[in-house]
Amino acid sequence: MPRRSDATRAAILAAARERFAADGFERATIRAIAAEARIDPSMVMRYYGNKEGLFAAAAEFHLHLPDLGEAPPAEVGERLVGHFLHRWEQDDTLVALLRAAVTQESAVDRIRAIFAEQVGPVAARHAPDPAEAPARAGLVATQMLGFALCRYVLRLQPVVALDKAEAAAWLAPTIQRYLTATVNSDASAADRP
Amino acid sequence: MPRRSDATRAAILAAARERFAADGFERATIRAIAAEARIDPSMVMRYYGNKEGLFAAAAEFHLHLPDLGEAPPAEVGERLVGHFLHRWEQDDTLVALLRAAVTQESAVDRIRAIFAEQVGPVAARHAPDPAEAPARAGLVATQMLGFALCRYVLRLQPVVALDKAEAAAWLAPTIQRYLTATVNSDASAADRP
DNA sequence: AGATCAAGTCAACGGGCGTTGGCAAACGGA
DNA sequence: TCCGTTTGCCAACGCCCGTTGACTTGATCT
Repeated sequence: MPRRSDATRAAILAAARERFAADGFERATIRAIAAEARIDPSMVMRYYGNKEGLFAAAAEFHLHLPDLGEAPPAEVGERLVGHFLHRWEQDDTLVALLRAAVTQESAVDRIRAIFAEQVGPVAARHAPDPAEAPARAGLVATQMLGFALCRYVLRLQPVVALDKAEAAAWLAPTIQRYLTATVNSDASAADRP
Repeated sequence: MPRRSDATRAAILAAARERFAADGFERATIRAIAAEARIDPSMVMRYYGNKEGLFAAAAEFHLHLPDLGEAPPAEVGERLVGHFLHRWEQDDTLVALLRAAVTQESAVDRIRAIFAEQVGPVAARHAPDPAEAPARAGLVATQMLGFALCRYVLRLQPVVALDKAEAAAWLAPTIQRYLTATVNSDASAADRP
C-alpha cells in the first residue's frame, strides 16, 4: 500500500546514491543528501533509522545478468563484459558501493554477496568443474571491479578514453579465460576460435 | 644532516601508513596515528603541516620495477605480475594509497603518476607501437589494482585463498596480452609459446 | 654555566557531524 | 466537523575531529 511519503523516500534514496557515489560513505553527509533531496535531515533519520541504514537501502543492487545458458560457449566472456559495462553506466549504485566498500564493512558484504550469488552461478555453469566456481567468479571480480575502479573512481585517463567496444574487446578474452580455461593447460586456449 | 627528531618522524610515518592502510583517509585520525606512534598529535602538525601533508609523505611509493629489457619477451607478463605481488605484500603503502584514493584526490594523482611514470615505460618498451603505451599501462592497472582491491581491501575469500603462484599463473597471461597483443589480431596470440 | 634552540606536552578552540525531540501543518476516516 | 496520524521543519545536543599556541624539558655550543 502506497504511502503519502513515497515520493520523499524515493528522493532521499536518489540523492543518497548520488552523494555516496560521488563522495564515498563518510564524505557524503546526511545534511548534504537531505539538501539535495530538498528535505530536512531529520526526515532521513525517520525513514531510514541512521546513516548506515540509509546506505544499506541505497546500495540495493542487482546485476540482472542475462541467462547465458544458450549463448555459444565461446561468447560468454564477451556477453558478460558487455552486460557489465552497460549495467554500470546506467546506474551509479555500483560506483557508490565501490567507493563505500573501502571503509564500510556492510558495503564489502554487499559486493561479496553480488559476486557469490549473481556471478557465481554463471561461473558454475561454464567452468569445467563447478567446484571451481567461486575462484573463477573471484577472478572475474578482480578484472571487472578493477576496470570500474580505474574508469569511474580513479578516472585514469587512458582507461576513461576507451569506448565501450574497445574496452569489451580487451576485457572479453580475459573474462572468457577466467571462466572456462583449464588450469593446467595452455592458459589462453579458451581464447582461440 | 640528521636531526634529533628523525626517529619520531619515522615513527609517525610508520603509524600513518598503518592507519591509512587499515582505515582509509578519513577514518584514520591524527589522534589515532599519534597514539600509535606514542607522541602528541601536535607533533604531527609540526612535522607534516596538516593531515594532507602527512598523507602525501606516507604515500611516497616506488614500484621498483626490475629492468625487463633483457627478459624473454614471452615472460614479461609473468615477471611483472610476480614483482607486483611481491612488492605489495611487503609494504602496505599501496594498500593505503588504494584505500585513500576513493576520497582523496591527491592519492588518485599519486596512483596516476605511478602508472604513467613507472608502468608506462615498461609498456612503451614491449608494446608493438610505443604510442599505445598509456592505454596498455592503463589496462595493466585495471587488472593489477583490481586484484589488489579484491585481495587486500575487499578480502573476497576466493581471491584471498589463491597463493602467490596460482595468482601469478592466472594473471600473467592477461598482463602479457595487455602489454603485447596486437589489437586487430587474435587477442590471445601473445600467450602462445 | 648560561644562552639558544629543538623536541615534546597540555589544554583548548571552532566547526561539522550524526542524531534527537518537540512542535506545526496537512491529511483522512468517523 | 473533529480527532488521530502522518509528514515536515526547527533548534539543539553531544561528540570527535583537525588544528593552534603557550609552556616545559632537554640537548648543544661557547
